[in-house]
Amino acid sequence: MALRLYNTVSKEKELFEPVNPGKVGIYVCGPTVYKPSHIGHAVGPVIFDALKKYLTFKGYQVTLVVNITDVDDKMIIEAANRGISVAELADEVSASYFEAMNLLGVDSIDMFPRATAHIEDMFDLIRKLMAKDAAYAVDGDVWFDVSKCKDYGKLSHRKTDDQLSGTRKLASESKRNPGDFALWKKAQPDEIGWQSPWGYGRPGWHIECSAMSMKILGETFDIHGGGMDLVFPHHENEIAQSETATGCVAAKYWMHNGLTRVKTKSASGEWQDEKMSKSLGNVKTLKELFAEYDPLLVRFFLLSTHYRRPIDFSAEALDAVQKGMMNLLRTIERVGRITKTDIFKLGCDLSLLESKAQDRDREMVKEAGQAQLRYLEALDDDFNTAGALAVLFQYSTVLNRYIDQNQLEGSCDDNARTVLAQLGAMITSLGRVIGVLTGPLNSGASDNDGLVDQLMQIFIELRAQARKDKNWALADAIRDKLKAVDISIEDRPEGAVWQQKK
RNA sequence: GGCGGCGUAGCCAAGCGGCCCAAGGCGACGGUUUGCAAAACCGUUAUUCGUGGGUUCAAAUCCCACCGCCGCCUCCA
Repeated sequence: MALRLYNTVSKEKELFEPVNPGKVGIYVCGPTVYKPSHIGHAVGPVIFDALKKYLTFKGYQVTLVVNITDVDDKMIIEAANRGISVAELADEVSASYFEAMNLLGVDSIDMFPRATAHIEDMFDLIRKLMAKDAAYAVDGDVWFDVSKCKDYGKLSHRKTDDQLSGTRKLASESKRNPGDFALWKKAQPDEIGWQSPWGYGRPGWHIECSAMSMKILGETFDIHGGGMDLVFPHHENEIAQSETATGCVAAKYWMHNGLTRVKTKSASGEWQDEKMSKSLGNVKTLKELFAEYDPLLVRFFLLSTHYRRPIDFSAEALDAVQKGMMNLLRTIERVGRITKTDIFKLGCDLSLLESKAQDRDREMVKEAGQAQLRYLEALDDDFNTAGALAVLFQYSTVLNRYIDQNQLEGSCDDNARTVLAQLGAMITSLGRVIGVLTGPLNSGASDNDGLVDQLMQIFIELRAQARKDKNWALADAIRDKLKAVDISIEDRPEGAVWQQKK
């Protein structure tokens, strides 16, 4: 099976072949840490974390790097507004970013390099460009000369002429070409900055990514990712800098994820979230979102749409996906209950399954094999996680039917139990490939002292007694009243189970 | 103005030349099950893919036009 990925440069799905056999380097543009992370910041990390997990599953040794921009104009303004230093602001915001990533199950990022820790590397890169006359200093600023990059525009597919006509600003006096961009920007002595060969200042936005990706992953690495909004100018400029300096292709595959549609930029430059405010109240930061929806559900939600498509966050969509995901988890838990096994931790071994299968299991085992095949095929096709998850839903239905038809709920012998556990593990082991369905959702029983747990035990016992006495009115009243406070009770063969809606 | 993306059932969403009288999820409606529910299972829910043309033996998938959303055009993932 061969993975094909859509490359923004060629606008086609290309066969994935790493630069170095067996190894993959991925660089993704991370956040500027000036304000709490919003939903959009979750998309890239979740997708590329899932992609790394998939590539790892396929046997590659993957290095995933996500940069942190910790110095730029917005940071300076925000820090000044709050009366703290830029570094303090960066520490604070990045800490909450890391926490959010963790909750989202994004645990495979190997490095979060910070721009301010790589100033020297940027100097080196700028020097290289200057030596090739592709960079020039004017009065403390250093510019990149886009005319020195012959295929400038190959990523965004813009022609230089287009940019000229689109450039509103008059060609700056100090620039050679209107399209030239800053590698180094002069700063005032009282502003944050570094002493450079060209004077006191701070780096331009694009240079950090070129310098860090090159330093960490090499002059040519495999995948460069980021949001579609970064295609131009950021990634185009990154290519110009890196490739002009090294003469090598910077990244073999450029992958861009779709943007979330919850935020819009108003004329005054402020972030607004029209759709969000309409549907989800005023949720906008990840922290606020997580208060309403389990982060692992958000992860599932993000992966239930193809990564190149824009995603609309809405309560309706999130709720629908939540129900679907709960149903899958319920199947997993059901199998776990019958087999008395933690299916979440189990891996599916098809050959073991084959060897233990009885005649009546043959068809089901075949289904499992096909599900695995179709799931992986979907992922191989430009990482179609949405298509892959659909396979899980189909398989879940087939598995439930198998359990019902063979009446495994009540009794089953050791062999049948092993087979069923393995069949169930097919769901979890496939889910694990992209870091999904890794465990039960946080049911809300997270109150620190477990008081709710204890109280619920009492309610359930009382209700069980009422039902035993056929006191349906009381039993139903307990259920209805709990429902009113968002706690639902399900009567299962082996006893009642409760769940709190988050 | 320039460049690019998108428009598939009530909602979300795969598919991107024949396997499509279009996957999957949510919802809805019947049925099995249940004390009643929930969950699970069975069945129904787009002969049609924004609109109009065209190419082709064959189009949701390619081309053109139009309509509607959206992104980028110097620092937003």
